[in-house]
Amino acid sequence: MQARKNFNDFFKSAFTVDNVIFGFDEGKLKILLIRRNEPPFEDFWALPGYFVQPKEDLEAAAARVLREMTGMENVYLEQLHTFGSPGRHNLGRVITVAYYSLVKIADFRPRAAGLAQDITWHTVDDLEQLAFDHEEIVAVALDKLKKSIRTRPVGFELLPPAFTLTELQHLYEAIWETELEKRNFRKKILSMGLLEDLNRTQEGVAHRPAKLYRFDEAIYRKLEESGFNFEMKESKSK
Amino acid sequence: MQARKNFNDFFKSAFTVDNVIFGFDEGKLKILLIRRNEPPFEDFWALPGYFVQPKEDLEAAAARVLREMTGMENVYLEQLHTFGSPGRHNLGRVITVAYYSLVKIADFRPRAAGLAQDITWHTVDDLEQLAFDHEEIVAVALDKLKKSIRTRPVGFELLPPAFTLTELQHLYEAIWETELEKRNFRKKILSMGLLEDLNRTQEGVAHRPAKLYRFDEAIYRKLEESGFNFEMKESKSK
DNA sequence: GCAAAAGTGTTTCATCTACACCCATGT
DNA sequence: ACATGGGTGTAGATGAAACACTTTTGC
Repeated sequence: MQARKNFNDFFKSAFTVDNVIFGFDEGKLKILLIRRNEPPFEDFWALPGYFVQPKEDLEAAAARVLREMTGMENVYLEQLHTFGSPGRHNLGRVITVAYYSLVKIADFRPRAAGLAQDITWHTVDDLEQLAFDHEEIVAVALDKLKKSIRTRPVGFELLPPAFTLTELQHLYEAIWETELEKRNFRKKILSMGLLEDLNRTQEGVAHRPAKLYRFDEAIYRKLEESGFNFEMKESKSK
Repeated sequence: MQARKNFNDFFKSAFTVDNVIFGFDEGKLKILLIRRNEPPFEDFWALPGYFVQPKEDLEAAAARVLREMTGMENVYLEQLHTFGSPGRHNLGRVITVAYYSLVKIADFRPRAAGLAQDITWHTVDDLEQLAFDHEEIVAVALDKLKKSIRTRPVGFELLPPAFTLTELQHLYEAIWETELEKRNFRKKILSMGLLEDLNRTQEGVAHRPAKLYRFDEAIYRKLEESGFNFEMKESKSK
């Protein structure tokens, strides 16, 4: 470590938060992007984010950005990774703490934050070039999401409060980019006892209507305390 | 989002890296702490860390701190979490990016960074009060380590290049704070085919000497590419 | 020959995998 | 009546859990 410096030299950085906001719709995994209307990267799509206010907690900043962009509150939000290459921003040293969020896409009402920016959902498998290092951030978020739905019951955050087993299966298939075997998937998820049968069915579908379920978080918390581990497998072997 | 501000207002933060450096010795999991010799938290034990230099990458900063404190290079180092409560540092807004590191404790040669500070290993199960929010950081690191050794072959980073199966088992037991069944543990780990039998044995022990193994990273990488998932279980049932 | 840890096999049980047909509804 | 997805059971394979005794070395 070099000799003691004037500490003030270190107080010349800025922090931002960037959110990877996942949604699920039409059988596809999506993320919410905003089109920048100012340099740098003007007209590029980017992750919603902003500077962290001087007395603001990091997670609060992420929640604020999410609220301002989508009108949503109390949604699943978790810190992902921090990106801080010296050259990642042209205004100076800007480090971004990336968060990822899982939202029910039907609840979304865009509010483009006073800036009248485009803000729309994009399917993750055909993203164009994004601003800054946001492609890398999205890649890390996708990776984390794949692992996360395997070991924690967070997939439900992307579905409406009442969902069918097939919808849930399609969600796993979309995120893992694989196909799952219907009977085994159902047996596995039902055997955990985390889904409550709502005794209601789909309406208006041109085939046998499916039963609706909800995820019972209270049961999950209890099981978790007594050592239960949520776990889904990708299988469908080779 | 509020009206556009002078962006300069945001460039008044500093960031640091802090390292949770894990080692394993005498059957116990340890972390490396430094005793502070200046305020704030003078005389408290703290995680090794320092300000990130203006043009330095985050991971490079973490590696630098590690090298300066321990003389070690090329060791396992991974980003953990970023801590940024507004009140966590008295000099101003300081956000810390925490890393965790797994090292072979025998390689350690302390170099107290010109500051002649105490730097010693502490067993993790009886830590006194630490400086700043470092207790929280250690708790998060421990949690991550527990999960990490379950699904990735990183435990070997804490052992010498040649180790016995019993040492490996004790490592898992120390981190998970549980006991494992010897025969099942051995069958499980050997069945993965990641350990190379070195055809050497312990010397100077007052009992039957154990065989020495090494972890074969090349094989692991190959298996991983073809879809293999490392996984150890805590079991020993209830 | 005794102490101390190393090393090893089998049975039981639970879970995972693969697989094909009937059911309920809308049109 | 037909098209569409919903819904179910079983046999076989695999992996996990439980459990006790023999072996090798130093002293």
